Amino acid sequence: MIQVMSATESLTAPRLRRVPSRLLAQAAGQADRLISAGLAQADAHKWHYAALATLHDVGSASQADLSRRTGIYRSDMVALLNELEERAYVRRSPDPQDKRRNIISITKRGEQQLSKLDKLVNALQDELLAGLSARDREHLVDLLARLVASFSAAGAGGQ
Amino acid sequence: MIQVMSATESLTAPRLRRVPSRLLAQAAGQADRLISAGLAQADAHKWHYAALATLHDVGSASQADLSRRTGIYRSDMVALLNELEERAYVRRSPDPQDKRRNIISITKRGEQQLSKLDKLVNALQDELLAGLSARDREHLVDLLARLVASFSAAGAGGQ
DNA sequence: CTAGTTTCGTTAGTGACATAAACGTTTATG
DNA sequence: CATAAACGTTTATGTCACTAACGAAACTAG
Repeated sequence: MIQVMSATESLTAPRLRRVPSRLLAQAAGQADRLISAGLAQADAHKWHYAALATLHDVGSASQADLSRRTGIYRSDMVALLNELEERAYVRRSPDPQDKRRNIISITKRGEQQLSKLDKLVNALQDELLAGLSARDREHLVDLLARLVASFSAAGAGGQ
Repeated sequence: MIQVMSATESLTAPRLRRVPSRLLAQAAGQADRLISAGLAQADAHKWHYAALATLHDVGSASQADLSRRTGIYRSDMVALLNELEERAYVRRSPDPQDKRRNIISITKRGEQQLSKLDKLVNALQDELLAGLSARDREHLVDLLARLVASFSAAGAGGQ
């Protein structure tokens, strides 16, 4: 999934043109490229944003906690937090109650960066959805949220 | 993009929960896993379906043509067609008009497999969208199609 | 006709990402 | 107290989208 090369999209076989999973893949790909490129110009990644936003909303959390909340794997969280710590956006301190845990908290600089990223991400979402009216955007978000929710509820959901 | 692990999705920071690009990534990931798993049980891949469907709709095409129409890279088309040829779903014959080209055409067996995959893919899409009403499904597809279209029209489009 | 550019099929490789495996440490649980 | 589970971490795997390069053939221009 994720294909660009879409200048020639009009040649797509009609049978494929409205397949939901295909449309989702295409849209997600475009979105990802757009957001990633935009965030790169602020020396950031989507994960940086996800982690900082989560930390802001929650206050502080262990790495495993953050992992669950953001959907970023425990294994990748290590490197991500290294980067954020390097830039002094977060602090890692050992949890006195549980010596296995690190307590991750967001710093002042991290908050600043977050509000910068917040604006940037919002602008990028606007750019992404530029072709849709405000009402349509809301509707789309709504449908997607319901799709995601219904899906994790039923089926192969996360056991 | 593409994260599972979503049993814990309810823990997601509210700020992230309705970010369009994130929802798209999640939905696309779920869709991809579902479709891939389903097609795997028929010894197939999404590309197999895309290629066969395109061939059926177009009749026959060169590899480069197929590549443009499906969005599968020229480089990857080689292996894909090897697989399809192995299973006798398609035929590769040299183009007498242009010795660089292969003319790819779908075989009887390919057509049979296609209609099998067609049913399977449709069923899988239904499963994917199980949480949405018929009207909502249509609406979602519509919005996604418009999003994809508007996006390739504007911005960093093809070339 | 010749020289340069483009297209075709093909091979090989890169980089990002999701995900698994395994490990030592520490904390719960039976 | 023994066994299981959770934590942070390192290392590895497989899948994709995507690039680079190549020889062969085909257009395009001078």
